[in-house]
Amino acid sequence: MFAEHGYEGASVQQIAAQAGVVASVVYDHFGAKRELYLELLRQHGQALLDRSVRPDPNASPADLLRHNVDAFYRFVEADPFLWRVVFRDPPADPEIAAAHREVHGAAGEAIAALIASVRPDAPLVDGVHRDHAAAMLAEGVKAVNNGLAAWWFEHRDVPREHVVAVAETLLWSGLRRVADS
Amino acid sequence: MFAEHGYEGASVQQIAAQAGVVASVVYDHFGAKRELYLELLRQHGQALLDRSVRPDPNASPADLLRHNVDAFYRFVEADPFLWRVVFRDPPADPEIAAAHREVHGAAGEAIAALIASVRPDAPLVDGVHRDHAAAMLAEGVKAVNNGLAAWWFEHRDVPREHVVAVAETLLWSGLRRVADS
DNA sequence: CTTCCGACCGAATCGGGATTCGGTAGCTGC
DNA sequence: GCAGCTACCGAATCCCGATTCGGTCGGAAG
Repeated sequence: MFAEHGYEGASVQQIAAQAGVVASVVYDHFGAKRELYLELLRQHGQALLDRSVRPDPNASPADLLRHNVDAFYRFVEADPFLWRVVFRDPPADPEIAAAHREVHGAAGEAIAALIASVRPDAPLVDGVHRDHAAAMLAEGVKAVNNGLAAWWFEHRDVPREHVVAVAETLLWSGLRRVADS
Repeated sequence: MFAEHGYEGASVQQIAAQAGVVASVVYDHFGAKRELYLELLRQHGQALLDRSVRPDPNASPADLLRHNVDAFYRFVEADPFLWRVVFRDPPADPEIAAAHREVHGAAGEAIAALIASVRPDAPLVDGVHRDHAAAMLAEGVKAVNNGLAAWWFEHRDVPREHVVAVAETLLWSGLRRVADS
């Protein structure tokens, strides 16, 4: 429900109905709608991070990317709603916004660390502060994966391998590879 | 208001207050909250598309990307809220969701056409249906730009040039360039 | 058999947000 | 000075969604 309609868009009644019970039952298990949402956000965020951002000191950068991208889309395929909850725009509620920042901050840092570890010495992007570059690249990776996952969600008939292939090509080689004859 | 708090998160009262008037005045100018939002979404979506997706038959692919990426971030810098409205997750309301799909569909197709025009003959990504590849690459470009814009929004002190540099590097050359010594 | 507990339900409360409507002040053109 | 339009306001309505509470039922434990 949250994945599909967002926090404000999903009413407690709908959520309860989906579970085959009545709204007040939700309050026998969770203090408030917010608690329920926070629980889901944290759990799913952690699961997503655990399964799709794994460092591997022995792998080449290319393999590292390949494995992590592949893992991400397997995860999305296994349960699209789970991913959607984590990547939705957060509601205005300050507490939820904070939790959202925390989850995404952790993911961003993990990815940034992975990227930065590949070249511990040289600048990542000419003229850009190293930490900023790492953070932005991580953000870009997250964004591409989220964007393609969203596209895939609307085109379920496309096999995972194709989505993974495009994600890898774009992230690893960029559009240059596409443009070159 | 919509940019900051989302459709459901921004109350008509808040919107009116921001304009220095009272809620009912909004209804003297717009039939409903939805109408106001649709107006903004369409206008801003169009403006964003017009200014940051320009084909140029004489430019090289690299220049094409550079120009369009640069234009996008200039646009975002000029008015961050405008971009945010367009890229926010749409609310549950079916009519708004449809308008949202329309705006993003048009942008996606324009970008996809730009990408596809570079190599009218060969496949874009091995083993992936051409149209799907173009659509996904376009989605990826949009996603990267949106993701970096969002990051930038939280780090206003970083100069536009740096963000543009990272966006260009990632989109054009991919992480391979970053990883290579 | 009785007690206790956990899951469930229905009705009621409560507040906030969208929307409506009748009314007012100022400016425009005559 | 007056009719008419425009932008504005305040109060009232209406509805829906979150949350509360007291009560029922079936099974587990003694």
